[in-house]
Amino acid sequence: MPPRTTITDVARAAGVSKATISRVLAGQTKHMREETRQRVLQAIDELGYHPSSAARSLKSKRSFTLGVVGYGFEYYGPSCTLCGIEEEASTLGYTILLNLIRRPETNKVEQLLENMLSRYVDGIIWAVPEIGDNRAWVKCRTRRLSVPIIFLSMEPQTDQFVATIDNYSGGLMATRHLIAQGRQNIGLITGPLDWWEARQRKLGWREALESVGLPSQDSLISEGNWSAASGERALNQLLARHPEIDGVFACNDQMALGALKVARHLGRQVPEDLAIVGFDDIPEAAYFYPPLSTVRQDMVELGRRAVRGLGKMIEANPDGASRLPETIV
Amino acid sequence: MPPRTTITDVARAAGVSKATISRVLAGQTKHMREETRQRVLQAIDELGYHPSSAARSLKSKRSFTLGVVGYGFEYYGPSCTLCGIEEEASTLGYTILLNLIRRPETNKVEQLLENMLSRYVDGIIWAVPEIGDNRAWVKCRTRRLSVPIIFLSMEPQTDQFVATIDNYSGGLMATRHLIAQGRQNIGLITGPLDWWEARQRKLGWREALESVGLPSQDSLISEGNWSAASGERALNQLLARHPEIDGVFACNDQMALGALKVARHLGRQVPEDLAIVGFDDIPEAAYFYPPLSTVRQDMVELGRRAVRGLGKMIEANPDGASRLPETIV
DNA sequence: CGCTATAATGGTACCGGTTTCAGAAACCGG
DNA sequence: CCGGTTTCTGAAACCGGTACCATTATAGCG
Repeated sequence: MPPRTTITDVARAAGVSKATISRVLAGQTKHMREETRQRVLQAIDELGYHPSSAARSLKSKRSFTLGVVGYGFEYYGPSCTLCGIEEEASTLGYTILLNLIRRPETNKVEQLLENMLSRYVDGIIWAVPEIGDNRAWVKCRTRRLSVPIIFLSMEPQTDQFVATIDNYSGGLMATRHLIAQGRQNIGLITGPLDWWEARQRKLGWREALESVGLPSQDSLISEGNWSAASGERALNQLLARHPEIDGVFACNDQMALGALKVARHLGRQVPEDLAIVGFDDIPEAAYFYPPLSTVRQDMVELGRRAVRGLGKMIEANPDGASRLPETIV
Repeated sequence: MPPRTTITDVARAAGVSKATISRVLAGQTKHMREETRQRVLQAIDELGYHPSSAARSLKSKRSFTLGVVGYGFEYYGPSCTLCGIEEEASTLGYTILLNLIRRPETNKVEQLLENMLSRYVDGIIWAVPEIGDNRAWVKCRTRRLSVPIIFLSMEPQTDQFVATIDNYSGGLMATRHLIAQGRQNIGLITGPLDWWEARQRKLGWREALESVGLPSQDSLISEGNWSAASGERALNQLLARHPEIDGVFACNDQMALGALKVARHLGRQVPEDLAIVGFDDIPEAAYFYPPLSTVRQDMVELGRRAVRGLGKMIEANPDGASRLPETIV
């Protein structure tokens, strides 16, 4: 295994200087004879040369790498988002550096950030649900951060970029769908309420009900943890409290699936006796029994949007640290 | 935003040379006065210094980064594998560089590999299903590759490292489960047969049937594409050809879900009239109606195992390109 | 035709680490 | 008290690019 071909090898082969090679690589066509350019390109090709991005980022403080910090990627929604992120990043010429967090409440956050920064990531996508105070950490670390960072699915704040689907409207739509069917007592199976997304969907539910004068007290709400099992528990609880419930909005499709099971067991016809609406539109939803109504979420597009936003922020301030020497004495 | 703290800053602060700092960073305790070491550590801490891994990889040709090339990460199995990969990589001190392929039959493979190599990845995990001839590409590019590479879920070959779950045994188990229930006519809803994994599961199905003398001709097989919709089509087709079928092995849970729907529509009782077994054990399987029997696959552990294997290969040949100067004239 | 504006290219310092080599300091037995 | 080790530490080259500045060739123009 021969040592890497370097820019110097190419320079020698083409009979020009390193500087010229570098210019060709940078795509300069100005200030360069076309013939020279061709010669260099040919040498590059013949030698199978590919520049070392380590050397490149060392000097230029850019790596064409985006750091992604994520959570829950074994689930459908986040996975789709990741795919969207990677897709858009790839078309924009970036590669993804991935860091997964397994317990969002812990903060090995600091380490993570340092790891990404030491690798000169050009930007960071923070795709961890805002739970408890973990936002504070990032925020504080972030303030003096030299790279742009974009948060996914968090409560927007003035000085931070956030990309999110419209959970509030989603909740609104889901609930209105039930109302339109003439349901009078509509329960809510919410996600963990320390997730901002769950709180937003809940708000949508409440708003939809209040605006038409239907009941929306807290006893109509049961909190799950996104899993089918928790959806099962939640609906059991709700029906025990309010046997009159004739409609339920489950804040994701898995919990809705759990709810469907309860309905079957209790012999309630869906949707005649009890209508259930989910959220996310996982591909399996249409095959549940009975088939599930759900609110479609384009999680892939969310990922793409986040990257596009981040790309703009990066371009806006292209040269990371290199700036006028401030001549501080 | 002040420029990064560099090793030189630390050296100045601690009143020693860069070399000494580097030694402390490398964890040398020999050949170093404990007092000096402490002084350096303190300076590092006070300045909040973190070494630049770009500079590091430039010199050392290592990056503590693993390249992962993947496909289909919006689905459950691959997602879990990715989580396993990241988890183990993280405990071993590596970070993941992610590249997703959207169409496994195309080969922008070359670009991908070059991208990863130019970033000095220490190893590569190839998690793209072996479809058609795309293996040949990687193989050929890989032969003279300077970094170890491990393939996921591919047909093992003598000179290549492969990590995979035992699809054959899985297929065997699933089918035997049906046989044990006294089923006499067992169909197969297979995945795309250009996937090695699908072929293996199919082999397991056939072997199980042949070993007890049950029919296993090709007309008992219908090919899906892993989706619930395709499972639906497949079972319709099978039952049209063989109304006597009383058991079906669907090669993943989504296709099994599609099959469940068909059974319901045709009024066949599951599992009395028609038993269905899936594969993967996605978390929702237990909530399907009727609940699905399935073969559990530990995809997370698969990812972990792959990384552990890769780690060993890396350690076995720690210094990538740096070796005795061969004094070739 | 001489002189400047401009194009094309080369020389080289630098990014921030690691590592080799060599020198200084400390130690030790005779 | 001295030569020889053994420890500890520093100087400097190097990794492979980028980019500034210098230099030379070419062109334009009065």
